[in-house]
Amino acid sequence: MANKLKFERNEVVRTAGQLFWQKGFNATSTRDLQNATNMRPGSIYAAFGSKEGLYCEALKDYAQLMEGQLSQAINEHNCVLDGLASFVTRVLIEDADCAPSRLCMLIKANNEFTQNEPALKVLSVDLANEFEAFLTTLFKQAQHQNELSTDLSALEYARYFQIQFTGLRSYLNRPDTQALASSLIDQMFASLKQL
Amino acid sequence: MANKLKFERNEVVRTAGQLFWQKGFNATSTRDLQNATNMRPGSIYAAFGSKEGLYCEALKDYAQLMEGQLSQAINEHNCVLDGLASFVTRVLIEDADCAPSRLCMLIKANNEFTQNEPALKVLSVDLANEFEAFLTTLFKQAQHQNELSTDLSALEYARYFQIQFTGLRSYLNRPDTQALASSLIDQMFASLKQL
DNA sequence: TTTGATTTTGAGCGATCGCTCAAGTTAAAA
DNA sequence: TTTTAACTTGAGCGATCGCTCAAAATCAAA
Repeated sequence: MANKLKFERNEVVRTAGQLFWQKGFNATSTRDLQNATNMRPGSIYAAFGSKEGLYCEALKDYAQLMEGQLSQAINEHNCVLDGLASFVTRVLIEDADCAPSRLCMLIKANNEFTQNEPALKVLSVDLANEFEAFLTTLFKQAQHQNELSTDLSALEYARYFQIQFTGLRSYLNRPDTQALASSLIDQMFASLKQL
Repeated sequence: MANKLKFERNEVVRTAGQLFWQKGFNATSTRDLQNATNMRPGSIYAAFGSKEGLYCEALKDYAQLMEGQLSQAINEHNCVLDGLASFVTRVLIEDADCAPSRLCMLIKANNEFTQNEPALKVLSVDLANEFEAFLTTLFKQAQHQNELSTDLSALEYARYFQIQFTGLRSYLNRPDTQALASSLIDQMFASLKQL
């Protein structure tokens, strides 16, 4: 009894997420989303409740995807730092051309939202903290495997990694900087190891 | 012959700039600007032409202000690196609480605008490149004074500084991170010196 | 083949957007 | 004092915003 859904929820979330990632939350209109997903407003609102609801789901999907890619990169390498470098290379070189932005969608969210959009601000902060916690476990593992000193805590390494990664992504977001990507990634890991 | 302007142009630009810096271009409405500047739409449009025109002037004002503060910090110290550290400390600690955002307004602009707003994108990129050029002259000076090695070019130092600074500002934009500012700034300059 | 719960559709709502301009106000020049 | 160019005012324009909902379409169960 009933009519079946005519769309694949995950696919819609992914498509909407690409738009949000590229243009930001405010600059993406519901008409943009309707065109990109080929859905009528009624269907979107029945499925996601609001533009904000769809955005939340897209942001969570992005965070999960990134954690998945990072996990995969770690598992494919014997040492943690190689896995991290592989992940960074994938994000900033291999997948860079088909991504909607050089910037991390989570960081873009953190930058865009203020106290005026409390729910979205809190969500983006929570997801960023969750990612930081994941990174911290990885750096703890790196220290156990003697890849890094224990002069700094794993959390301090995780903070430094995020600062470098975020700054690098912001820099590579500028026009005509792609050729610098490889050597700047090398520089990032070299400086990490000497901390 | 005529009526005099009832507002101080620089003051209006500064006030509008604070709003734009905090909320971003898209999320700042012309009504917000009217309230903040206590001007009626007609006066704003007579003076600046458009919301975009006002934003451009505010962004240029911001860039000029930052270059001025950096110049001042450099002049007040014998060595360039001390001047840079003083500037970073001012931005991220001393002036942090009264600033509209921990993020650099130029970087926020770079993050927000896409090819859909070509004029604003180009302006923000140009201003960022101008700032990079200024930093490069400073690092050249630092090398001449034997504060830094010449293994890297001055431009490479400038790039690294921007990456670190941007990443750090993004990190300190997260809630409850202010206590970390001082030691992260130290870490930033320590890693810069051993490049 | 009905029935009926579920989903899709799209016209269009009220709100807000960036912005305009005719009318009013101001003050220097005549 | 009168004139007049410059500036301010604010009602409100057309466009677009996020979103709603009655009607049509759809399909599993009866």
